[in-house]
Amino acid sequence: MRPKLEDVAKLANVSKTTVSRVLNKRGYLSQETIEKVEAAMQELNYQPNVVARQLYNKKTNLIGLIFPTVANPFFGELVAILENELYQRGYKVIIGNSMNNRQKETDYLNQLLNEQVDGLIVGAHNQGIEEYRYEHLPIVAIDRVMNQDIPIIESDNYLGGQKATELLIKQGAKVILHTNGPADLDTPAMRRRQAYEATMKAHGLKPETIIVDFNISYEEKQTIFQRLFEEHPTVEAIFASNDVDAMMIYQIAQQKHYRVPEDLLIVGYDGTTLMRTLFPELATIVQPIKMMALQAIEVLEQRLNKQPTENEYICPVTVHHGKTGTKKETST
Amino acid sequence: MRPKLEDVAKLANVSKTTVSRVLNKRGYLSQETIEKVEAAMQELNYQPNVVARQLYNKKTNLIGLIFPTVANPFFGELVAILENELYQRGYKVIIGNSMNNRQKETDYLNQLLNEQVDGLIVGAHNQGIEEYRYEHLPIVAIDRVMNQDIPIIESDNYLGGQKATELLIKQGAKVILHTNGPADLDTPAMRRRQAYEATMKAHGLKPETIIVDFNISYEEKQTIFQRLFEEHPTVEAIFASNDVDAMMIYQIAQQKHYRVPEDLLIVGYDGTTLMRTLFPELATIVQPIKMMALQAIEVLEQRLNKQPTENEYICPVTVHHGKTGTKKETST
DNA sequence: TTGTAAGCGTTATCAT
DNA sequence: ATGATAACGCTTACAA
Repeated sequence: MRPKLEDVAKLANVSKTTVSRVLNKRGYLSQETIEKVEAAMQELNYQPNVVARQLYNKKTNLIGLIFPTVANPFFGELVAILENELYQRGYKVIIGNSMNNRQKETDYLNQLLNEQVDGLIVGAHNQGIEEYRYEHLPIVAIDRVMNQDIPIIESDNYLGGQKATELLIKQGAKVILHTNGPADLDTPAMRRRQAYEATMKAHGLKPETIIVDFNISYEEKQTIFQRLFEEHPTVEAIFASNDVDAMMIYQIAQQKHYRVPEDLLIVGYDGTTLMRTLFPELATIVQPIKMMALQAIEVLEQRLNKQPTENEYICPVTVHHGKTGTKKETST
Repeated sequence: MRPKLEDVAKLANVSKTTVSRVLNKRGYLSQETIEKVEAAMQELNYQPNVVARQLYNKKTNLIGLIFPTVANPFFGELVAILENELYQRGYKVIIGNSMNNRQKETDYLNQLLNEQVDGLIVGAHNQGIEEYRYEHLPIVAIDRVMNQDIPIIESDNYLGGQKATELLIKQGAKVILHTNGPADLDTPAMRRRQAYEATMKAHGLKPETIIVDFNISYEEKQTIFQRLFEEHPTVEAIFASNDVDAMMIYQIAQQKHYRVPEDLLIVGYDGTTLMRTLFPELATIVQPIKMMALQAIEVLEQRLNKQPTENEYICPVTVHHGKTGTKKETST
């Protein structure tokens, strides 16, 4: 059995209160008592029980992170930064990979809010879960609309979509496709699509968005992208809604003997450190992941302290130029 | 304020015990009481407090996962699978990205074991932390030696290293370099190096291992790989200890106008789904991530149930052939 | 079938 | 400077 406060108290011949005081360095204590108690703790190898503290304090120092899956580089990097920064602020994190499973997301939301975590950072792609009343709870969303009361952190998706599209148009492409998730999802990522379509129209071009569900396997995605080329033999450029899709398209294009960038231009979205390191040739729109993580934490702490917050925080995107997005030495 | 059991009890005109029984569907209850209590719960929107239950039950249904960083695709995929499988078994996970920080790893180990988690799956790269006595605790290690008492799950690192090296030798390469972590780390991954060196010697070739610390930034790694080419101008092939390094080497080789595979062969290690999807050309040794995850969970559950376990579980590796590792149509 | 009371391991209030 | 006691919210003997 693990020793408890009482065991230490007995061994040191003092009360539980005194041991607790030594443990938390609170109140008046004689040097003698401190040493006596510390010796007893040493001897028993005493470690305080975290759960008991959580119950009394009504605070767990745990933050829940709910995202589609850390197997995706964007969420992997985001979660890694969140964990790191939260750790420095005294929090540990519970993660839930909600992907493909709305029931799982709902379960996480409910479970974790039963005093199991102090707050929640949510970025899952599933549909709104408005049947629950999360008003004034310490939740922030990343790239995800939950409900009116929950602040949302996002990159400048509209500008990003516009920049990507303009980049391709400037290279002289006319038949430019875009991949994105189902339109009924009310995610900020949908603004990339809106920007793409608006920008195309502004240049007298016909937008065409290919729907790719987030929650399908790589194999199914491959099938969709194969078909994309078959159904659009005249395609000259593709703006993919994320870098993984962009790279998959790139691979398939090569199998089909398209030359990139001569025959086909590709621009992605996300610009994780990993992708820019592994494949710097991929032109992409870079989301400022660290800034978004820090912003999310800052806003979450405001909510935890019951301070007012904005509804929306938009972080700037940048363009990573790579040869998949540039035909010649065109300037931007 | 959140309602508690007592509030429900009062509203329903029963005792706390009865409410608890309804909640947990235990003991004898009249249908009438059940309905009365459930109505009261509904009305108050009652949700049981998880922490209070944890304290009483001395069980948190939480498993700690300590790995270098989920930003790395291998650990990202591993953690994603672990989380998913553990969730199905009724557990949630606390993750700690220990990378670069031994103090942080120690802190996680201590904190989490104070009844905060029921068990731990550890795969961090830091040095042994043997000053702690973790005997018979519900911990399992993945690809990591902790101490004699802790079971370890790993892929067949020796065979993997051997296969990678033989593959390169078969292609006719003589000057074959290997990258790996510092040798003083007692990780199973070091067996890849041992296999590489033994295989080289068995073929009368001179092994040369380049040390790359796990915990450095991509920029620093790039510098090391740049220097690798400068110091070994006659290099014909490289066996990198992971796919990210392999891809970085590939990029640098291209900048330096090596042709891959004609001038330079590259074989990596890990073979995550992500890398095989994004860059199928990369030859690599595939670790069976899912099998390792399932094995780790199975062994952890044995420890949780105080059943005996083996000390070591070795999972088979496979070769992913890609054009970075094959000069012509040589068979393997 | 239901209720009373003790206990899970801490912390804090209020005495002394 | 230290101790007795209640409280955090739940579960379970044991009683009734």
